[in-house]
Amino acid sequence: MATSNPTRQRRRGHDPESVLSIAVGVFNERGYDGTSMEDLARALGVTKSAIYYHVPGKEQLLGRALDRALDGLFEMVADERAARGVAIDRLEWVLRQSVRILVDRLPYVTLLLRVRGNSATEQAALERRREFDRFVSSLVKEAAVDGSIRADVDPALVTRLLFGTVNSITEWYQPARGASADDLADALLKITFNGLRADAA
Amino acid sequence: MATSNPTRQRRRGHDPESVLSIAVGVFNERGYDGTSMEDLARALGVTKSAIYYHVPGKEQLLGRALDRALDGLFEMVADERAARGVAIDRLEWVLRQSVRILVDRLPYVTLLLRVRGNSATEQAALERRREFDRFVSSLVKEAAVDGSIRADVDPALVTRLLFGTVNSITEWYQPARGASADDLADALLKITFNGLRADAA
DNA sequence: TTGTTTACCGAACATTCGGTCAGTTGACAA
DNA sequence: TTGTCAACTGACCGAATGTTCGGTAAACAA
Repeated sequence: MATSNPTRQRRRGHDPESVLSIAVGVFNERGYDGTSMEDLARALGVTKSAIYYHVPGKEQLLGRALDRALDGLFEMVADERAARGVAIDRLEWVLRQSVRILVDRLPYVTLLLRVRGNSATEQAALERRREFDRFVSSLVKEAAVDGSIRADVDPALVTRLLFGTVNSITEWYQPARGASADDLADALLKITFNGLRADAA
Repeated sequence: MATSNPTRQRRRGHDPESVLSIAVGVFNERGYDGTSMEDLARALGVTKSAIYYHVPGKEQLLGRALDRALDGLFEMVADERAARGVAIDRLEWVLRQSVRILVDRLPYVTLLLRVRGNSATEQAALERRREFDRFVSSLVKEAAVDGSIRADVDPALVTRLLFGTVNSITEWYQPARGASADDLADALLKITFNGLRADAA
C-alpha cells in the first residue's frame, strides 16, 4: 500500500513544471533570444537532449510561460469587481490586482513585458496583452468622463503612464527582500492617485 | 575648385552613422540578440559583408548606441541646475530633462533600457546606468528629508516608481504622431507630483 | 589613360543553434 | 531474477550565426 502510494517520494528528476520555472528564470536573466538550450540544460543540471523528454521545444516553453501571465490578467478582467461599481473604484481594484498578479507570477509577467513579436507565439501573446490594455484604457476613460480623475491629461496618456509605472516593478522587485504585494500596491496608489507632494492628503 | 569641395554631393552609400541609426532601429524591433547581421543587411539594402566596411562588428554597434544614451544622461547630471537649488526643484528639472533626452534620443535610450548584461559591453552600460540611478536616488532622498515630498513612502521606492514611469515612455512613444517632449513632461509631472485625482490642485 | 580610393559583393569560415535518436541507467514490480 | 519504464546521455544533424577575405565596379585624381 505504502509503496504504491502515488504521492510517495519520487525518483529525483525534473518534470515539465520544474523545467518551465527554471527556464523562465534563465530567460529573464539573459533574454529569450539570448538563451540557448545549452544554457537551459546547464541551469537544469542535465544535458540538452534531456529537456526534450519533458517539453516539446524552446518556443513552446515560451508560450506556456506567457500564458501563465496572461491567464492571470484575464481572470481578473472576468471578475465582477472589475465590471460593477464606480469607475475609479474599479480602476483602483484593477491596479491592486495587477500588482498582486505581477508579484505572484513575477517571472512570467516579466517575460511577457519583454516580448516584441518575433514569432507567432510572441505575436499571439502581444495580441492578448493589447486586449487587456484596451480594457484598462476604457476604465480610465470612464473615470475621466465621470469627473473622478483629472481632466487636463489625455486618458490614453494616463493609462500608459499608469501601467508603465505598474509594469516597471518587474525591473527591480525581489520577493525575498522587499515589500509585499499589498505594501507595494498601497505605495503605488498613494503616489499615482494623490501625488508625491508632501501637502497631499 | 568646385570638384574638390569636401561638402559636395557624396556618392550614394552608407557611413558609420547611417549604419548605426538603422541598426538601432532594427535592434529595438527584434531585440539585440534576436537581430542577425543578415537582418541588418536587409534593412540597410546591402549584403552582410558590407556592414563590416563601416563598423567593426555587431557588439561595437551596440556599444556605440548605448553610449549615445548614457552620454546624454551624464551631461545632464553635470549641469549646475542638477546641483544647485532646492531638492524638489532639482528633481523636477532632472525629470523634465530625462523626458527630453528620452524623446531626443528615443531609440538609443530604448535600447539601453533593455540591456541585461549579457556581454562586457552590456555590463559596462549597466554600471553607468546604475551610477545615474544613484544620483537620482540621492536627489529624492534629499527632497524627502527636507519635507517637500511625502514621508510615508520609502524614497528608494519613490525613485524606482518615478523612473519606472519615465522609462516606460519608450514602450509606446512615437515622435511623429504624439505629444512633444515638453507636453509629455508636463503631463508626467502633473500626475506624479499632484496625483490623478480630480480634486488635486 | 592610368592609378587610387570608396563602397560594396559573393563565397567561405568556424562556431553555435535548436532539435533528433538510438541507446543506457537505475528504481521498481512481479 | 527478470522485465518494465521513466529519465536521461552522447553522438549527431542541417541550418543559421558573426566574421573574414579576395575580388570588383564605379567614381574620382593625375
